[in-house]
Amino acid sequence: MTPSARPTIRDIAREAGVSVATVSRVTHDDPRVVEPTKQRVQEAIDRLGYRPSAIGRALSLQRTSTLGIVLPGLGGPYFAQLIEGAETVAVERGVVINVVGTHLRPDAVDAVRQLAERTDGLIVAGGTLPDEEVVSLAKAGRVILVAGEAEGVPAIVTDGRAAASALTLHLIDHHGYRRLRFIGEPHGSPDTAWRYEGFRAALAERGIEEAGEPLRLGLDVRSGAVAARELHAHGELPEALVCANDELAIGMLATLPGLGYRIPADVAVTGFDDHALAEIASPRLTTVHQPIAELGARAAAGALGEPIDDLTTLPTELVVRESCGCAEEADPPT
Amino acid sequence: MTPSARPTIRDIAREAGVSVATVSRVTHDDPRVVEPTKQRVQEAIDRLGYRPSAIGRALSLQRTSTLGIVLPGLGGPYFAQLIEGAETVAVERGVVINVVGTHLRPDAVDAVRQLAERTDGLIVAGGTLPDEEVVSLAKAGRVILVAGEAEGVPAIVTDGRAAASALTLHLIDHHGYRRLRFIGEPHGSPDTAWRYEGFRAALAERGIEEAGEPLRLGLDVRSGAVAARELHAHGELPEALVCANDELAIGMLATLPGLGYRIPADVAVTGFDDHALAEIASPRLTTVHQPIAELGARAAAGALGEPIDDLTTLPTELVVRESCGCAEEADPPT
DNA sequence: ATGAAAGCGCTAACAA
DNA sequence: TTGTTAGCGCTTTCAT
Repeated sequence: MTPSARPTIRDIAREAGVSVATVSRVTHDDPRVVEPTKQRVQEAIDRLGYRPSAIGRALSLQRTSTLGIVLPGLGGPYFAQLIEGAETVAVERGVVINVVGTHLRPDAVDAVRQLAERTDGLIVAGGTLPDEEVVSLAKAGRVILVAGEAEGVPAIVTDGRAAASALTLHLIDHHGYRRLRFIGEPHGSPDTAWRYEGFRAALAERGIEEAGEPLRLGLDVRSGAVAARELHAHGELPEALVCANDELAIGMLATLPGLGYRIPADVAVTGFDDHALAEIASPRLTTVHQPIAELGARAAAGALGEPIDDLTTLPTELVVRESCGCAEEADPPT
Repeated sequence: MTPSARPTIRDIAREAGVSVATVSRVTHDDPRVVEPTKQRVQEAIDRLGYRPSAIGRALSLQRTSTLGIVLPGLGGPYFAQLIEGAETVAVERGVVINVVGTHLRPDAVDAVRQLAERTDGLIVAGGTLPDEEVVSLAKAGRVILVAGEAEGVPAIVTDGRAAASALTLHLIDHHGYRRLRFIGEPHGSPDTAWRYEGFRAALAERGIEEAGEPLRLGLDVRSGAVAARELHAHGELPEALVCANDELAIGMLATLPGLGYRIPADVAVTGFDDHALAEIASPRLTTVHQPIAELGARAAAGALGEPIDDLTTLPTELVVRESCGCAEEADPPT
């Protein structure tokens, strides 16, 4: 950002007839500067439009007051919430946040390395980088893994496995479904993998077989729509569709009715995350609530130097609404 | 990022028995370094795990290879797409992107100033910062305004006014609606303001009055749900609801049916942006398609130094689907 | 082909 | 209270 040759601290010093140290002190409200001098310097600053270079400062201080966040992409409310959570603690500490999305960058690793150079700490979402890269990053600086795991890197997660299992058990035990299928790509991210594991564990516990392979798709609404069409094209639907996240489920909710299926009468659908739409979709979506902002906040604190356990697990909550087949509740208050 | 004392260029020089200049050359593949030397240096680099400091480099080079993007928040697909667009051109040029959201930062202006210090250029979304701040930022560096306007700052926009007007005219002329109401806060962002203007202009052109004040709400799905309830609580609905964006419209689509209204039979609903859900919602949403990624790409190019006009206007396209009352089309191919 | 040294903008220890 | 100065890590002439 240097088009119109920005004044440096030396320009101000000269202009105000003081030393650079004094200018530096003024920009930091150092009380040792006497009022008249301060005034003079401030005027010079205003006159020349001086603003200290963050880079010069960072180099000298050996810290940047910046927190980096590495996400797969910026789409989706999950990550927006994560960032919000991180932001609350960043603001408290006068730290700014820099986000990079890796999904559409062929040079993701490079981009992240660059980011790491310019930040005091890094939050890395699971599944965005190769494990060894995360480890190597962690070796060189403070990094916290969110919804992921890597050797020796402090991580903060929710127990998606347990949550998915509880959800699936609800479907089996409460509703009596026997034919259930998972929607999502287990290899896509650790989060999804855990959810799939929980799903399978629940089936195994009840001695039930999966009604088909997981439908390996993305995690967005459109993929949900695609999945619905695919299911429809291949004939009979299972009794319950356990989606890896809410967006997938919402895509189904939006598509299945048009294909002639009633939800949950013909097929139950569940999500994961408790998206803002989950509550107002129709039918209202049964899902798992996660403290995503809290995840972000804790990760930020850790990345900024607060002591943190090797593994922090935050609680989730099963949110039973209508799409699983549970009775419709009273309308929410207006 | 400096916990485990990172090696500097000097450490490598010493280790390899060469000068720092040579190390610098090696890290840049300078062909002047003879192979054996190069080898020796590379080994030292690998052995010590050296990686050049981006900050040191930035200070020396007076550029950061970083592009900053200032958005209200990271929520919503609109901004995700904008970033994607910018990312494509950033990747081409070996530039990394840093995003900051201003909405939940009380210290937004500071955060952005900080960001500006560390970037070679800035993309600022309209409505994120006070005009005078944008102008002052632009004075000190390259900034491109997206979906906004400010004195002397190159901007890139779509003609939301014209698009909203065309959309409204479709509602009036094609469907014969006379009672139309705008949903959204015109003062929230320039974009919304332009859309509202277009809406009013269309009504004025046909000599029709607004069926009530704009419903001043946010731009998210939840606000759409709230708006629906509010409308319902206050009695009769207008014939058509023109929403400031798709998310608002989707919130209505998800809520109105539960309140007993059929769309579009009882009330037509339109959106803006052509969200991924617009096409799969039911009924499918009539909206305005915008080249958002293109907006981002152009802005990035401009912010990175490519010559750009003072005002670039990108075309929009009216996408007529079902929610306005137009006949249902054939099902899209599976 | 390689090295010495100045300098990028700032901070902070030390002097005065 | 203010100034001098030595870095922070890197790049880049200019010598050699």
